[in-house]
Amino acid sequence: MEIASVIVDVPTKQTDRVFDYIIPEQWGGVIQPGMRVIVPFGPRNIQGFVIGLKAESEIKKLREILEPMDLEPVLNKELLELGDWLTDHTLCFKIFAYQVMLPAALKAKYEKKVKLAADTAVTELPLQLQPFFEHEDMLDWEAALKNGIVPLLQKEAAKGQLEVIYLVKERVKKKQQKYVKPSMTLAELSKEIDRIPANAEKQRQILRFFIENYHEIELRKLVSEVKTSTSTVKALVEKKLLTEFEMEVYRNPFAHRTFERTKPLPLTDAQQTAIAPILDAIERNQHEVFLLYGVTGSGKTEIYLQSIQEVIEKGQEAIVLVPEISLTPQMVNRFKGRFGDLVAVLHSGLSAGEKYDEWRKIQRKEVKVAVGARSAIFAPFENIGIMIIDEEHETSYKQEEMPRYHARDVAIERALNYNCPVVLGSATPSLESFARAQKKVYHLLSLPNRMNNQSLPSVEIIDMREELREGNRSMFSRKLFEMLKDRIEKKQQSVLFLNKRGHSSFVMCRDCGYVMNCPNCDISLTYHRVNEHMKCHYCGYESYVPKHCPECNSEYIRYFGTGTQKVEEELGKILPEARVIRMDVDTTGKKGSHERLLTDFKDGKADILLGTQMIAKGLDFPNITLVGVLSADTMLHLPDFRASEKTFQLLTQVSGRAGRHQLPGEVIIQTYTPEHYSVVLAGKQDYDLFYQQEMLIRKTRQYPPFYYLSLITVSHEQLITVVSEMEKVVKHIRSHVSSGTVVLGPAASPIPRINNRYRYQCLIKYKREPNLIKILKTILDQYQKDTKSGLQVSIDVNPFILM
DNA sequence: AGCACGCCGACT
DNA sequence: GTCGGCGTGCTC
Repeated sequence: MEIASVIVDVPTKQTDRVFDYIIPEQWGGVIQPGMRVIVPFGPRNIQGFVIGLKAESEIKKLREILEPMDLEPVLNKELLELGDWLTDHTLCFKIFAYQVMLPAALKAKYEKKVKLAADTAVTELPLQLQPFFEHEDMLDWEAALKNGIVPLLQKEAAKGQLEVIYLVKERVKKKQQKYVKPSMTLAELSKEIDRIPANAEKQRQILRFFIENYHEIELRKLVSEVKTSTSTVKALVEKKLLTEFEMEVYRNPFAHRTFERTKPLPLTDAQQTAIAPILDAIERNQHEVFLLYGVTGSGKTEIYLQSIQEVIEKGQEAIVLVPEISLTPQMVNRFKGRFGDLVAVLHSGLSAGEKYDEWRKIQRKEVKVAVGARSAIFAPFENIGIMIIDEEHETSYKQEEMPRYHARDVAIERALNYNCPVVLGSATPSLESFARAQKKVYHLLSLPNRMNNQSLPSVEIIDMREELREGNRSMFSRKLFEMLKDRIEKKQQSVLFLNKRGHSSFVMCRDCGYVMNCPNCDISLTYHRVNEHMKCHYCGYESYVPKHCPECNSEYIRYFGTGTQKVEEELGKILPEARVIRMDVDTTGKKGSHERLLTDFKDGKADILLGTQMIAKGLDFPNITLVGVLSADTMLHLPDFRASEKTFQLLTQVSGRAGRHQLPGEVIIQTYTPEHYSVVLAGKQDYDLFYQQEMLIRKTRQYPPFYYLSLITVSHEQLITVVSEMEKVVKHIRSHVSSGTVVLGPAASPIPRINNRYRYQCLIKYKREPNLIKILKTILDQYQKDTKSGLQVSIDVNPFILM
């Protein structure tokens, strides 16, 4: 008897283990590890992953697998093992580890229905129920709830007239398209054409078409080509002259675009030096992590492209990760342009179906290169030759939900398996990576100069306090205003960057300073202009903007925070002749609008591009000669030990947008803290000095890269319970870790309450703590097992956000 | 997560 | 005496 070990799709501690099922005779030899199956679980049917096969089980009363959901495994052996690794290292449920590796379309959808029993007629049911089963023998549970007939249904179910069934469905179907082909040889077809009645001219035309083009064709195409209708084609199908059939086709998100093919560019001496060790590692199948540290515009992408070229020529595959926000058409073009159809692109802009199709191309090995955001690191290749992570320092590579993995760690883990190199590229490497490069853990490759030796843009830092002192209350310094005007006259383009993170618009009373907070969470509500609403980002609470301040009844209550809209309005006032394109969540919401706005700007349809984070990256137009940062320090004061690093990185990235071609670029950075080293050094584009300064601070404050971090957060409705339980946790940890380890807490979270649950946390800083995962696991086991305490514990190993 | 089983209060 | 509240524990 064959038995399958299954991980079921129920994300709880109690079910986070293997369940054994009998493989029914009919599926013997078909069901393999890595396949999804439908299994009975208690009273319902759910999805599960087969992770292994065995001959016997200790469990007596085994049930049978109902059916496989796949014809071939969706997770190969390597990915199944990677799932174990993910579970161990991020302390997540197994089911989450497997699900994160697959496109969302493969996540099951569950439906509960009520079905008329086989031997029961509709008329046997109570009159009240009969209408619901007149046309169909199934009824959605949802519909039953809405109509309030659940008790009645249950009564009938008990009698055996009705049964409750549980369906497991795919989220997205493979896209099928209708095709037509001749069902006989060319010669036979030519004969048949004469037998077509004289009045059936269209049918004859269709046959003539097939005689000239003797091959299958998409039905829709045929109809438009011959200018006929589907019914005419149907007639021929009925006469058995043609055959209609369905074929799986891929949705092609790039169908409307052509990609200009590019050839490898000649490398500069610096690039040559940098690429040599990578090519060498590819050649020798050697696992090595490279940190490609190259200033903006130094030609990192060409190094990626030529390394991939080498990998493809070796018959291997490549994964390229790019941050979601810079996964722009420009970026995609560079890969598609070089490798054409060998590239699959996975990003959030695609529909679930499109993403699934791109994933299928990878699974079927029809492509050699996968380009995508974080989760593309799980691309199901089986012969990986290189993994590249561009903009390595980006925080979006860390997932903040379960499984809380970092794409860089996954890349390195997979690379060990394939004996292949990993390339981390950045103009402003994360301190962690640069420190590892200094310690020779990573192999450092530098590109210190821009291509063609263009000079880096000149940067000027403007002290906005000074502006205010001299009576300028606008958000534009006089210098920036002058320069914007100058660029418009010269017909050159400018980019204005607004750093909104951590500074979202909130409502405040100008008289008493009252700020609108969420009643469930200790955080201010965010103003949404679209529906004139206030919304809590954590629990979804919504409220209207009050006309009068609830505290002092003043009517001077209004929203604060400089949004892009406000900047746009102000620009309209001071520079009415300027043509402005605004890019933010509001204007880029619709599919393709992001691309359209950028094309418009590229084509010179605007003088100024105004936007948030999303314009900080990948923008590379020749006519941009001015970049203005409206307020450099908005995120400098966040309660985050990486605040300086993030500020430095952002300012450096933004500055890099100017003067990348013939025209020299200038950058204006407006700030209220011009003396802060991250602002000053970003102005000088001096990464090395910044690194040294920041490392000193990290060392004294015992933060990464000198220490590793783990964060435990406990939440409960009762404040006392959280504090006392957290104290127990802290005590437990303190007694189990080594003396060099620092355990901070219990302390209230930076957001002390979310959704009426109080949150306390404990931060563990350690250099070497081989048993920490085990210790953390016991804590999770203890708390997740008993659900009745109402305590929630979450653990983030190597957190990026300490909230 | 669902769902069933099971033990206590307010109704016919 | 029964219906139904949700506390507890199980799902191969």
